[in-house]
Amino acid sequence: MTRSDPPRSRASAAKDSMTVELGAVIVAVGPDGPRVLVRQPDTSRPAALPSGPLEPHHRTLEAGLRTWVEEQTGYDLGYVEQLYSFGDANRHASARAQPGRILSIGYLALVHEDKPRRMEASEWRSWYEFFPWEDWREGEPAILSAVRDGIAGWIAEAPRDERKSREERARVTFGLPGGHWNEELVLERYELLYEIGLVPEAHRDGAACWAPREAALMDADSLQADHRRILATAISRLRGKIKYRPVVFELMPPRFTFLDLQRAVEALAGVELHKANFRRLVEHQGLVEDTGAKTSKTGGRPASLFRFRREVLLERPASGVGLPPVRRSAKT
Amino acid sequence: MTRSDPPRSRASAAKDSMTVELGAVIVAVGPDGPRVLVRQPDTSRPAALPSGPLEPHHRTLEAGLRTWVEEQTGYDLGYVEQLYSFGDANRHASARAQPGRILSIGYLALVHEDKPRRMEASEWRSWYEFFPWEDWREGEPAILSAVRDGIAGWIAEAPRDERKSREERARVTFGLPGGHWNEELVLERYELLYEIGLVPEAHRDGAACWAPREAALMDADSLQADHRRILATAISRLRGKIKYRPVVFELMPPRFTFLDLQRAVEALAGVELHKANFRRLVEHQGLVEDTGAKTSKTGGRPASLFRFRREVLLERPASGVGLPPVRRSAKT
DNA sequence: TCAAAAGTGTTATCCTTACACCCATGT
DNA sequence: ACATGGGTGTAAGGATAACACTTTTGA
Repeated sequence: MTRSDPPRSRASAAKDSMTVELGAVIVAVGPDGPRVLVRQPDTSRPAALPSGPLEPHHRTLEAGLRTWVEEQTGYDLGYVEQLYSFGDANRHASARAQPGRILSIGYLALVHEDKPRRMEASEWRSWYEFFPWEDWREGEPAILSAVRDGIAGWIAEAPRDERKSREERARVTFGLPGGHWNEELVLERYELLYEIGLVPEAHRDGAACWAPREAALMDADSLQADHRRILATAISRLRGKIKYRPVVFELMPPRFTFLDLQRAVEALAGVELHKANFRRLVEHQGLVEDTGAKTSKTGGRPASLFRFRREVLLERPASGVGLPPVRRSAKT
Repeated sequence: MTRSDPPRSRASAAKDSMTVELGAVIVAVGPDGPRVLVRQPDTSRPAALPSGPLEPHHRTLEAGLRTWVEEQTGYDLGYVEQLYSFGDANRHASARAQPGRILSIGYLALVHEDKPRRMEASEWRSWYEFFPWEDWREGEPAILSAVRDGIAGWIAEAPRDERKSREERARVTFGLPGGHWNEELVLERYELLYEIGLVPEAHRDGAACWAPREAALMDADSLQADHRRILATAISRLRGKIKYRPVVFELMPPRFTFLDLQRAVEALAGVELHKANFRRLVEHQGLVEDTGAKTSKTGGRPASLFRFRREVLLERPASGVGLPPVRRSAKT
């Protein structure tokens, strides 16, 4: 973007050094659930997402990201999508420590866990290690009672005029008390916990928190800088997107059973789904086709193996729900 | 984002100067349709979106954007949302001309057209001036036949093996020939026209185009740099979002009739809607409440004036469609 | 034979779409 | 009277959610 004004305060901006950091949330789904790739080359420091600075020779932002990921993890990424750009001057401790300004651009990448790779210092971790309250596949997660208590305290100590809005926010994000759990609100939940101070990095960053450091859930500073926030953004985006775009298939092997597919969606969404209806939903949308082959590794009756119909990526770029159209013939 | 690796090629990145440009697509809806605010302080150059560089004293990216917009247009923005970060090294002519690298971050802002403002060098323009093929409110837009011809030529001259995929792409984006018009694909359509060379800025940027410069639709280089692409991104996002979040109301006056609301949605989506069903859809979702007042300025029977129920912003942060859940009681 | 998973049928309910119609006002 | 827009009724068709049931394998 180029301004057309006479330059005014541009000089000060140019002098200030600026680094753009490209970071990737690389997601795969294994038999045990959703996994993210994190790096910890130096065990004295918390783990981090694969990332590196944008350099002059990178033709595009995405190309720069792919280069860093290739170098650090050996992955040649397939599906990649930009998530968000974060640039608050004081958003976390390590950003403040650096001279100049750091802008970070987060990306979401979907891969098959089993592709060839070079993984020095990298490992797959369940994303629910970082967000244990997000996994409702086996009912309400255990940690939620602690979360609930923390939030209840925050509400109880609210000044009179803020009480209602705090209650409302808790009800919407965490479905408390009479609300419904909305699995897409991962980021909103994280941000609430951060603000209250129930998450250790809020204290590390020196944010003004209601809760004391000791009240924070989970022991360690699990991810560097604002990487947990970026991960939350990625999960929110992915949970939203699986509902209207066939992105799950980027995470599936070439052939899979219906239950494999269902388990993958459940892993991402963090909720259990109704088997028969899930099957019909997918069938009905024409997303898969039968390969004819069967597998009997499932423990019960052998299951048909399906493959993704790549054509639908062209057929239905967005299913589009919502507005009642008035169909009119073209005016010619 | 901070890398935990030993610094390797970081030095080269730090030395290179980097500018972050913040740009805003400011949208309003007037009686005649959707409008964007553009600036043209220097009439010898094409118009541009309000924008300016990120400066050290800007605490957050959004704060920087608000400051620039306030200064350039007098608007104190309400609803603001980050769209996308663009950083291709060679994406447009003016970026290549500058020393160092320019990264631009686009934002979408929704305002009421009638708010107090200071508009030197700024003016409201219908966004369909920049995308005339996107307005289907009165049936198929006239310019589409020219677009169709251009695309047909591009398909006809395709090498054998690329023919099918070009046809498919035209069918999906422009609904040709047996396809359906999907109003959300504004960006995809713009990118196709850019690649083919049917849009003048493709030639200005020196992109490798199929079509000769003379074949480009629309005479002028209507917006600076990649601002037309950013505008396309904004329209796509907004057209998608009105379907699942109550964002239209950011564009409405405090009180409005149902037809006002319908006209606003139609203006954004670029299609006509079914009156009775639109009404019931909105009513049923509890988005509005009757103020009791009526207006007889409508030409026919007086219409009730409604107001947006601000509460729903809390009640339904996302309506959530798609996955068949299995409802289970908490395991306690 | 039984557990485990695959896969089908059926129904009540709700939402979407389309069409038809009446109502209240200004000219 | 009639044009213009406001507003309601209703019925067909489709999608959703819930429940029950049959089928096919391995142990």
